[in-house]
Amino acid sequence: MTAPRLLDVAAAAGVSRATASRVLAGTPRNVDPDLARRVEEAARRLGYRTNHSARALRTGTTGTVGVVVPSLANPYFVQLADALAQRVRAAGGQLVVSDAANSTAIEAEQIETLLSGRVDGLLVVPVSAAASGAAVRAAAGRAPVVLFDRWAHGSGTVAVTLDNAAAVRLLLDHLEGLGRHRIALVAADQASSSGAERLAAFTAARGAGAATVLLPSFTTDAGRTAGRRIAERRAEVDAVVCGADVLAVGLVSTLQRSAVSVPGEIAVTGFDDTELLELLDPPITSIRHPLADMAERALALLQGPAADRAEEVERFAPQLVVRASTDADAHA
Amino acid sequence: MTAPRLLDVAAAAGVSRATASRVLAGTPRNVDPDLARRVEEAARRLGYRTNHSARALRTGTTGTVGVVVPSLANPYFVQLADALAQRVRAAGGQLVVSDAANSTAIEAEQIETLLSGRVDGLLVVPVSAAASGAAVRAAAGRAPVVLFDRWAHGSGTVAVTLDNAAAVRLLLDHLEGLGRHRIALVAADQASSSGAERLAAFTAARGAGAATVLLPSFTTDAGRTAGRRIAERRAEVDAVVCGADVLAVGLVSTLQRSAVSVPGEIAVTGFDDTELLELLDPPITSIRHPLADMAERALALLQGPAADRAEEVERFAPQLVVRASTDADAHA
DNA sequence: GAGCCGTGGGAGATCGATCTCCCACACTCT
DNA sequence: AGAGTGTGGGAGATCGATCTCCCACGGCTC
Repeated sequence: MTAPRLLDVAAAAGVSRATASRVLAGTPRNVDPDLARRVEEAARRLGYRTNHSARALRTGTTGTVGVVVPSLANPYFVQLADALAQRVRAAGGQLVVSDAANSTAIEAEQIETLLSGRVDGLLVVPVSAAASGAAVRAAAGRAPVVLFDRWAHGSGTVAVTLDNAAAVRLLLDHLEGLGRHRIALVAADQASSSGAERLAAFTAARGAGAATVLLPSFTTDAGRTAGRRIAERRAEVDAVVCGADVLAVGLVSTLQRSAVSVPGEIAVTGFDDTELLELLDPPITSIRHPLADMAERALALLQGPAADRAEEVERFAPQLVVRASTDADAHA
Repeated sequence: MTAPRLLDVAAAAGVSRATASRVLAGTPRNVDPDLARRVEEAARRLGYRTNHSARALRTGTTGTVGVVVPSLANPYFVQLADALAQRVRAAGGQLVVSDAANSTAIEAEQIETLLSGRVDGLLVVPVSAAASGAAVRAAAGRAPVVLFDRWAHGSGTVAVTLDNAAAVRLLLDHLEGLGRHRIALVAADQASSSGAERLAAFTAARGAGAATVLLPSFTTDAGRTAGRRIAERRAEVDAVVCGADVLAVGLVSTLQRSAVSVPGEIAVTGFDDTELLELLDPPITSIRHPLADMAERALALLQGPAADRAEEVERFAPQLVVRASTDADAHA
């Protein structure tokens, strides 16, 4: 009933543990093809699986990459984790996803757990630009760590992110090109670098007096709150830029409830290009992150030399996806 | 630069490895309080963390529970994973979540990976009632496995699920109590036990000739397709029961696009009580799973004797959550 | 045919923690 | 005082794999 060990396989194949290991672990050393076949055969027959702990202990490597995201309740982070999982899997590894439940305390705990020898490297989407840095810095001293999608102050490590400022400019240019000039921003989660950067870019482009609605978190509920405020000010606004898709969805549904036409009276844009956007009528214009490229780069940094991981922010170019919430003639 | 080992802590504290281990691992054996303090102190000063692989190898236990869900893109499974994570964490363990991307092949691979000594026990929400059984059975021979939310044929292990038939009856009774009698079902993913049970219960209650729309998968896109079909038949239908929230959301948004009033003309119910439901106007009536209780029971089974894990299905009572999509007077 | 070299198999050390003994010491009881 | 008992520390074995040698063997050269 106990699981078969390498020793058992070796005995069954009539070889030593060393030979069995060479065959099964794929060590780059020649083994007699006949012996190899016998080992493979024995392993299959006994249902042998390498003991992960033993291998990890001996080799000091786990073949696993971890990622800590702020919250899986936000579909954008699910999408992000998925992009990473695909790349990791393609490289023959395994991705472990941890949810920080939007709490820096839980985030620190998850980082700690993953780092006690469970992963070879760690990606972190920090909950907070200010408060996540310490835990990340501590982690980065013990294993390769790369920040993803967001950065954190004092993290001591590199971040692979979107160029949020460019994204905001893309949206504003698009809206202005459509003749919308009374643009408001619905921003959330300024504690995160992405939230803060989007707000900063908007303010930089539109002036400090520009209309903004600030919300604590990236949730659809926050989006509904924003919707009510915008509906009250409908006369002053002809477009709303939302800092996240989940906000946009809540906002649009609330606006429609208040009989505000979208995009007729107010155009709306989202951010992150999640599947949620297709849910409503009209579908919502948004910003697509080049997640595949970002994932590839982040994993390369993780495996590369530590010197490349100095604290620094790499920004990837966003892509505008136009849908009917801004341009009624746009095709889905 | 290399991580401190227990040996280093012991040396720094002037004790043997055994004593250091007793202090740090919390072995139930008395240690001189003074020595204990010195060990704690040394561990803190050196930044010592137990090497997870070494401990797992020696003790044969990892403190980790795994769960494989069909897809994190469905918010219900995120919610489910979250309920499990809370219970596991409360018990001092860690939950690892794997996404099967709705593929039985990837599901089998994820089960395999987690089981090679990475987890003490495994929960599986099987992708398919027919095709997932084999992989689960194989897994169940090697470690404690419990199915969650869905069962699978020939899995050889116990399943902790919702009483889907009771849930469908709750919905039908509710609708009929409101005077709705021309009820259609939008069912998806009959390959899963939950999809199949919901369809079967509906057919049992309403007769084989009852109106049904069958869809391949639990997605909002499928919900939109269903919406178009229902809109065409609007004259024959005054209520629609959806087999999942994601379907209901897509359906309602499509119906509204076709100027069908909800619930005026057609009442709609969802299934799973996810946050999505609050997104639309009207919010959607749904079925709430007792996830906390189910999680507790599943984890107890995982830790309990293997004998309790004979192939069998345990069903938990659903709860009806009435919202405005069926009863316009209902409060949110 | 003796020495060399290349090839491939095996014995034993090793990774870092925990567990199983055994032993020293102090204390109690007769 | 000597034996018995209990407490707590330490040396060494152990978990299961991989890695580092070393060695045997066969073929080759001169």
